[in-house]
Amino acid sequence: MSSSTKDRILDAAECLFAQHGFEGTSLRAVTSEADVNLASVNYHFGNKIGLFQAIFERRVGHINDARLEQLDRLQSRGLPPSLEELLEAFVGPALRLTSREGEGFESFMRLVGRMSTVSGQHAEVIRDVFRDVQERFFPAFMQALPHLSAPEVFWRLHFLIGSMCSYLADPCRLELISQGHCRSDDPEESLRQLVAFAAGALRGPSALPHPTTPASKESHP
Amino acid sequence: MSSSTKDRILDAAECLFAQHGFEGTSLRAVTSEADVNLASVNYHFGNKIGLFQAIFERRVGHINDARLEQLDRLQSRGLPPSLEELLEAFVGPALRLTSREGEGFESFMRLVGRMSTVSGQHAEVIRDVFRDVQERFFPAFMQALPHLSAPEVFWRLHFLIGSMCSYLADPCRLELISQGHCRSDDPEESLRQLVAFAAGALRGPSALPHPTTPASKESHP
DNA sequence: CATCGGATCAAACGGTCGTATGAAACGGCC
DNA sequence: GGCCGTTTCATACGACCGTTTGATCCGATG
Repeated sequence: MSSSTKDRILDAAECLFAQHGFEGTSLRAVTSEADVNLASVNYHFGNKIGLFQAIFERRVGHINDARLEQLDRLQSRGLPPSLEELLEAFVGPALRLTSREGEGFESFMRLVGRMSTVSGQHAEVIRDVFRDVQERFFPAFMQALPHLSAPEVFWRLHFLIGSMCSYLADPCRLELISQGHCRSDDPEESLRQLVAFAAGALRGPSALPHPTTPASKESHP
Repeated sequence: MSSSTKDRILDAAECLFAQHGFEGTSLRAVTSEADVNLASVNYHFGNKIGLFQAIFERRVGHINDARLEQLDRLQSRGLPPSLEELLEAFVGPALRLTSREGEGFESFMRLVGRMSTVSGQHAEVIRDVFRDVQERFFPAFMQALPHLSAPEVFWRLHFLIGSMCSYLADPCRLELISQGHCRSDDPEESLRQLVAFAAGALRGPSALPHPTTPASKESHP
């Protein structure tokens, strides 16, 4: 047997969840793809959402560790990290592990991207799992972007995560809509494009020169 | 009767699809919410995916018309439109109609954002529906960004759409992760932040000085 | 060998799903 | 009133859903 039942279920499930979504994937499809008995899912993971959670627990450590390790390395030097270095540490592992760890990780990242737009309990699972990364990176970005206020940094990081997740959700879509102008099979090229995009986005001037009273005007012109 | 059966189904469906996704929403939930008979869906829309398509056909005309009309106005002047003007015309209607046309449109935009990360036939429905807008805006962006190659403009517009859709999918998430630092109830503020983000992102320097050949074949300083 | 606990199995449970059907209600028109 | 096309209705169909059950396998332990 090449791998354990548990792992085969996880592999099949993360692939199918990424393709068809959580509700769009039946446990029968998972166990059939994994070539295990239907009841194994409930035996090993309790229920369907337990399986969903286990998928994240298996993968998310690697990517978060890689991010934080890279951030540690940057911060252990004397001078504060540059914006590009921070971006590399934040989005690099997400894009690179995709190709280094085999197609399993690719499916997982597609799943992350896909689940980034849902709400409800699935969204909470994901938010919880990335919370500590966010809390470590946010102050670092704040320091690297002294021209932006805290809310503005939040806004832009939020948009940045949206860009990244949209790309992760389906890297091939760019090839489609660009009618072949863009290739998406090279993670280094993707990373370069995303970092360039994000660096410009974060470095751009503040949207409000003087963020005074938020509710100043009530008039309708 | 306040509105037709057809419209009541569409209203309920776009709200529920936005909340729970396509597979996560049953036709029984839709017809129950709309207070109509279950069989009405199949009578008026053929089947479930026909209903999905009808949701888009009802709304997407408004937003695309608003975008193209704004683009026409910009292009009918003598000088070519600025980057900020283009961005306003592209993302403005998507964000603004949300609040002007009532909560129906807000649900619809959430649905668009949510569906932006799926693949399969639903994705095709959405791509088809936004294709002409893309084909009108892309050359305009190309002209406004002479420092970028065509593939790079594709990359960045793709990332930009990801940012926008991520925001549309759940405007409240930003409030959550920023722990109240950011408000998401003012579409004008959101638009300002998104345009500032996107303008910086698109104006940023090219990622590759010579992006024509992907491999290291041809070096040309 | 016997035993025992974890792992796997086929089979079934009660529900819910999307869809189909045929009858009833409705409204304009002769 | 009588007719007819459109819309609404209650109901049913077969399929599939997530979950549970109890029997069976199997390797480690004594």
